[in-house]
Amino acid sequence: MEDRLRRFKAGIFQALAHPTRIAIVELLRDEGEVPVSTVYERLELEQANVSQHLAVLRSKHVVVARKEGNQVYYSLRDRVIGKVLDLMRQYFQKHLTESLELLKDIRAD
Amino acid sequence: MEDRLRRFKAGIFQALAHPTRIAIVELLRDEGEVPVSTVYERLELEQANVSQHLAVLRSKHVVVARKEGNQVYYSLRDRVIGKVLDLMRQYFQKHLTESLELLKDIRAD
DNA sequence: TGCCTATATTCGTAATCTCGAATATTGTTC
DNA sequence: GAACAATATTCGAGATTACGAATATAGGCA
Repeated sequence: MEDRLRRFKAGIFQALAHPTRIAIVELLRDEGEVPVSTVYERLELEQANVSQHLAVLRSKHVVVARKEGNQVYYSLRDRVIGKVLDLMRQYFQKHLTESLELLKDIRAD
Repeated sequence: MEDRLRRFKAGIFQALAHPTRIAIVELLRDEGEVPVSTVYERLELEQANVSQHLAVLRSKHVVVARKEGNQVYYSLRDRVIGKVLDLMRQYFQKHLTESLELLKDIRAD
């Protein structure tokens, strides 16, 4: 019972646990509703790859898709996701110096 | 250039992307600072497993550890993480009612 | 119908994650 | 020192994830 809620939360975090998907969510937060082509052009990614990541975000209901003719428009399902990212930015800035060290560690590969 | 920042964010989300780690974070949010034994007793998990999950949370600096004698006390590094989980609960409840209404509509025919 | 465009899905492989079991480390007490 | 308690780490197997390549679907238009 509580576990179901935790799995739900974990699922959403997992959906956000990839740099490309973060980029997609940020793009949708800033641009509102955009077609898939805009996503992969802006982010300079393969179409198939973006489609796969969108499928992940869709499966967790982080984004919604709307068909219009030939194209599919994506947008964030709920503002809460944007708020979560805003909180994260706050968090990042607050711990900036430590974060920079983390980034150094990440780069060390 | 933004990618490094996104990998940092993604790393934190990944740290939260597991039901057990959600449970640990919620426990720390509610209880403040607790020794490892409290964590695995309350959550009814293996000691080694909890230690592994704590290592993940530590590596992303989501939690901090403080040694006192024989024991290690863990706590959340920042309240923001707790706030993020609260947002998630809101989000879950919001869409949970939508789902239930959908089910009601389906049953009504 | 047939062709083109936009998007999605499948497939194979490499990489990463998770768990329990076993082992290691560290601090305490005698 | 030895023995014990609390926590951490390592190892290996099974599950999951990520990517590009190839293929599939679906809508629009001639």
